[in-house]
Amino acid sequence: MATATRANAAVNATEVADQIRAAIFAGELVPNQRLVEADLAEMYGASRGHVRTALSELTVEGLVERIQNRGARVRSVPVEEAIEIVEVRSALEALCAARAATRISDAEAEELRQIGRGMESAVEAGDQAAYAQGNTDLHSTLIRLSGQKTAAATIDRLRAQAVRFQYRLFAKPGRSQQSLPEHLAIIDAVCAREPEEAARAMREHLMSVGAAIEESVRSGA
Amino acid sequence: MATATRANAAVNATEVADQIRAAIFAGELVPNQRLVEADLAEMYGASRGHVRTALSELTVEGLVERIQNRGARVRSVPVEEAIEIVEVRSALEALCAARAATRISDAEAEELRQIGRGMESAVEAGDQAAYAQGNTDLHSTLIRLSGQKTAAATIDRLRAQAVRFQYRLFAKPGRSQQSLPEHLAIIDAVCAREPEEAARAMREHLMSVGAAIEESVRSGA
DNA sequence: TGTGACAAAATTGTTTACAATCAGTTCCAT
DNA sequence: ATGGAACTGATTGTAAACAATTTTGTCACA
Repeated sequence: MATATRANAAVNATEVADQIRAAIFAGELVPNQRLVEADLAEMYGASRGHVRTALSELTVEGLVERIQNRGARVRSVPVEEAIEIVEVRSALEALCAARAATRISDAEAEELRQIGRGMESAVEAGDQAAYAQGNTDLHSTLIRLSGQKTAAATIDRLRAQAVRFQYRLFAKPGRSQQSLPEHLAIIDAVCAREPEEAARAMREHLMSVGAAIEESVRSGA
Repeated sequence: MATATRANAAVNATEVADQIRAAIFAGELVPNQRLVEADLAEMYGASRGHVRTALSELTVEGLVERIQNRGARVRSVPVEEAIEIVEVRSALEALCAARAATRISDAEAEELRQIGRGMESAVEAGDQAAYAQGNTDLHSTLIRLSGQKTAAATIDRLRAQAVRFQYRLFAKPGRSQQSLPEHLAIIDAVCAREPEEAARAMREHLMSVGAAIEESVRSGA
């Protein structure tokens, strides 16, 4: 059980929201799970009022679903919506990649290439966790280098909603072999300061992610 | 003064949030204006508790800014952020235009062309309000035709944050003459079922909007 | 065994009262 | 005059009590 200790006790609504968000992100709270106010209050050491407003905020963020007099649940994002999310991320991360390509410094380019080398050796070694970490690093680094805070915030919010599907994907055999060259193409284009090509490579990569999600659902779950 | 009547009295937090959002959108509440909980409560016929949670929700949406113990204000979006917003909208509306081009029916195409004709005659007649309405119709119709609800919701949220700059733009002399051909190009591409070209035309149009905002700030305000 | 009515429990929704904090003002000592 | 300490009014933050609603459990009766 994920009981909160005194150390991470939440005193205000924002902190409660942060903790619940983190729990959903970590998979401790799963889709459709009921979120009983009294339980959350005790779990995070906050008053019920704070829990209530935290749930309101998370509802706006699209992580929680609320029904009048029937309480809150972790929202279950349907596959169709997950694919829409990837499509939107595709457009936004392509924008970020293009901007990164126009602003990147030599030192930052080296940083990117470093991540690329890490992902290559992870695939060689068959280290799935390392590859997943490299993937996260690459995307978040590009977003940071773009300097586009609005896009960054939007992507973050959408990613949080689609966590459930991220996990599934890395478990798929042969997935890293397919996506590695896509990732390297993005890195090459950004480091070569070619915004058009960087955007194209990013779009292509995320379209392949979307297709993989669609397929993994059609077959497996 | 915008005193709410019994007719539009708000009974729960969501309704209060809707009313405040509408007031910000309509310019009745301007950037940096203080939002005193007790005043809002009386104005909308709701309890202070409901106003409080409404303000929390609007803070998550980026429309309101809150400082601990100092209350809430209508958030003032700086120009740099407004330009970021246009950039993100550009990426998303380009996506929507492309999708619309792949899905549009003959009847819907005629609907689009109708909007285009309306905008042409509005420019000829020098009817600024009609042109602004046509602009809104065109963008929202394309978003609807795309069937991309996630993109639609994201664009909506961003647009609400940037209202202040929308108004300024239409007041600019000669602005409609410049943007009319851009709008018509988008319509042509979508009706011709050419997604690539539709996306390109939309990006070009919104880039010109971004440039106009930047310039209008640099010179005027 | 199943079904409906009723009662009890659990949970959410709302209001109110109170505590804490902040901005402005007065007033005193220097 | 000036700087600052203390006071005051306005406003926000918090919690607790109460009301309303839904869900669950029980029991009688067909």
